[in-house]
Amino acid sequence: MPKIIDHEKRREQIAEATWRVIVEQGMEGATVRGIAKEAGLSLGALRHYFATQDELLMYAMQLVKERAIARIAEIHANEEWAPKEKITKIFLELLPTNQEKMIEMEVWFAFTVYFRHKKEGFDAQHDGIYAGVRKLLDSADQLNLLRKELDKEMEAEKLYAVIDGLALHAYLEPQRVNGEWITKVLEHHLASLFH
Amino acid sequence: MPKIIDHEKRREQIAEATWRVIVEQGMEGATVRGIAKEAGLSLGALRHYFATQDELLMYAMQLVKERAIARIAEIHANEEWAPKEKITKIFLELLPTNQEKMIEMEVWFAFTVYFRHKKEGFDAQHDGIYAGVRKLLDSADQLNLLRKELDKEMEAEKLYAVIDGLALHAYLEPQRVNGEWITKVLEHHLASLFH
DNA sequence: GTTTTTATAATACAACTGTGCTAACAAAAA
DNA sequence: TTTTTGTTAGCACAGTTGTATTATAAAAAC
Repeated sequence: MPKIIDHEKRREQIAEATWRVIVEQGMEGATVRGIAKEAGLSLGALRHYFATQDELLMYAMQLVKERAIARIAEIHANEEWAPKEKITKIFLELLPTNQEKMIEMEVWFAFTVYFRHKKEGFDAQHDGIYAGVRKLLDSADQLNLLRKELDKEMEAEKLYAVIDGLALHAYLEPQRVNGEWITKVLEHHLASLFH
Repeated sequence: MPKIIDHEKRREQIAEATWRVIVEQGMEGATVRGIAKEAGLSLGALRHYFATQDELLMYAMQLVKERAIARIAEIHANEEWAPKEKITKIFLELLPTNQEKMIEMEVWFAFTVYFRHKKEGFDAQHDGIYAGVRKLLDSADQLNLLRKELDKEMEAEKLYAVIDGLALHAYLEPQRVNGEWITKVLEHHLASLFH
């Protein structure tokens, strides 16, 4: 064999190159040739790690999701924060408050719109986020952190909407809706739920 | 001359055919040939009304915006409603509560992601919506409809986020987040602002 | 050193893209 | 009827796409 290559690591490098192409040129630039060039590989080399373009894009999208889940799990596992603080941090993790998350969101958006008409039942990926928000709000209630008069189903939906609405606006108007501002807005909203 | 054709009307028909193609196949299906077929025209005929694909797509996107603005202006001009009622109706008009608006949102999303890396300063289109929300909230305040302790800048941003967050979730999870539900959620939120 | 196996590179090909061009067509005007 | 002109259809062309195929290089195994 030639230089032994860690296949999984190489696939992640290619996926990250795919992200960069999408951020800079959009989905139209995410051709196998464009991605290969960004990754510094030839067409044949790229094809050695991903048999088809579809497989590559699916992998690149899945990796976005895994990275985000891993970050949230890390916060969840940390025991040094008070419950209210930890819950706040998790919700804030869903907002694009830094460049890394901004890139992930941009890529996630592009993939979502792209795969919507290509894979059936693809958007089933998002049910999980609402369920997570609902669960976290429930756990906050069990810890007696929430104001009692709240309609929990309604507030879960509103909180979920505020989070993704802020994310969408950060995507559309990054100069006005920046990281500090959306942090402040979300914290203000959470303060209206806690007592 | 042959049968005189109303060019502007024909262009609108073609734009609507473009919408249908995008709803069914996404931006990847919005080729000049695909649109011509959906519109029931030949390639040459299509090219007679739009010299380039870019011109066609820009026109189709602009038409989405114009239709939405026209609907809101119509509500605004109607004098039979009380101020609070009218303001509520306008905000509700921004949500995809029926099939027509659902289609417009789907198309608007596809165009937004598509043009983002093709036209500079394109997303400047959205500054207008936030400004409108802010303005409408200010007018509500001048009519003494709002609770006094509210941080108006903050609440404008939150309301704007709730609206677009709900719209996004209706796009992603149409079965769970349907028209009736998002109407209820937005009305609940507005009730928390009014007194 | 020879063989085997893996990685990379280069080329080829069929399909599809946007757009240019030209001839035919149809109906109003002369 | 003839002319004129807006309208339409069809083909051609160059460029790009995803993917298949083949050849080459290099490290490991024997």
